Amino acid sequence: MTPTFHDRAESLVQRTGARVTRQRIEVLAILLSARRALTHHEVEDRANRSLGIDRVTVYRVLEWLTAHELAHKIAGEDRVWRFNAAGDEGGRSHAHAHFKCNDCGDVICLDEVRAARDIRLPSGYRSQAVELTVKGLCAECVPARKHS
Amino acid sequence: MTPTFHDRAESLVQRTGARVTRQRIEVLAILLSARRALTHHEVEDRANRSLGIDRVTVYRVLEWLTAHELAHKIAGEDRVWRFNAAGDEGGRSHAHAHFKCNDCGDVICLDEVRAARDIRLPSGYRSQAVELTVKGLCAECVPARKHS
DNA sequence: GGCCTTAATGCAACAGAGTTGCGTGCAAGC
DNA sequence: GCTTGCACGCAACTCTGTTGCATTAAGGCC
Ligand SMILES: [Mn+2]
Ligand SMILES: [Mn+2]
Ligand SMILES: [Zn+2]
Ligand SMILES: [Zn+2]
Repeated sequence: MTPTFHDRAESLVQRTGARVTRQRIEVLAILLSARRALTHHEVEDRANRSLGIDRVTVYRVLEWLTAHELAHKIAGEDRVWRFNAAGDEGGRSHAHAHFKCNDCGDVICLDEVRAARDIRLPSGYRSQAVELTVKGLCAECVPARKHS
Repeated sequence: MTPTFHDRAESLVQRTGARVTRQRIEVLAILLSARRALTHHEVEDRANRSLGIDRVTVYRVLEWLTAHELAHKIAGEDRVWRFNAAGDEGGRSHAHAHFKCNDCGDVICLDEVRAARDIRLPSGYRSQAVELTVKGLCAECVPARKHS
């Protein structure tokens, strides 16, 4: 939400060649400023409170950002999409792994971890992408062990 | 749905020590007879049409089967759970990978494929499970290439 | 077999995430 | 500035799954 994120967002939206709207800039800035993947609800909270952006618009903008590879979305077990601004990898396919905390639900990208691509499939099957998700406890949710 | 599946289902339910109900047997038999993971809707269709089992009961039975490790469930991108009878691996943790067809949505277990467990996480993070999903096209959905 | 206890079922109402339809507004091209 | 059509806002909707509660039936006991 600092000017920096807003400016980066604006230039990224401009680069697509499509319409540069306040809503697209703002939602992308929110994603850029987050260090973890945000649910629609979290984005809406911030976008609606500060700028009155409608929840349906948030859904549509998130989808638009994903389609234009300015963001990517992650399916969770809680049946909620989480969105992350695309990293500096630019538009390249979303090939990295993810971590999801079993306690607080936070999701982060493990940008350096890639899934093996050479997986044996039944005959006739064709692989297009491999998704790897590590589940566990994030640093905040790991119980303290200092005095145990 | 053949007697064999029904009988196997009945003995598996009995083995848990909990109540052996028609609904539990029938739903498990349906899962056992399927070669791919079934959505709640698919199970309900078969269970409701043939035996009039209520949809809420189907939800509860599927959850119960999962809790007792007679089935396991897979989260999909379409916000729909898919259920599979647990393989002969018995109650052992659901450690294998899955394949999901991007075209028809079918999900199958890749029983022999396991995800690497030694993944580097940010400091303080703890891993509890690793999920691996291959996406692509199943044999039925791969476009025919014979005459190309 | 019949009785009792309690877990499981059936039904209706509810909840949350996401979608659709349509009238209005505003970005961008001229 | 004026026009055009994409995007927005709002309301109504769909779909998957959940909860509350009265009723049924599994299984232990005699
Ligand atoms: Mn990611
Ligand atoms: Mn499986
Ligand atoms: Zn956490
Ligand atoms: Zn397929």
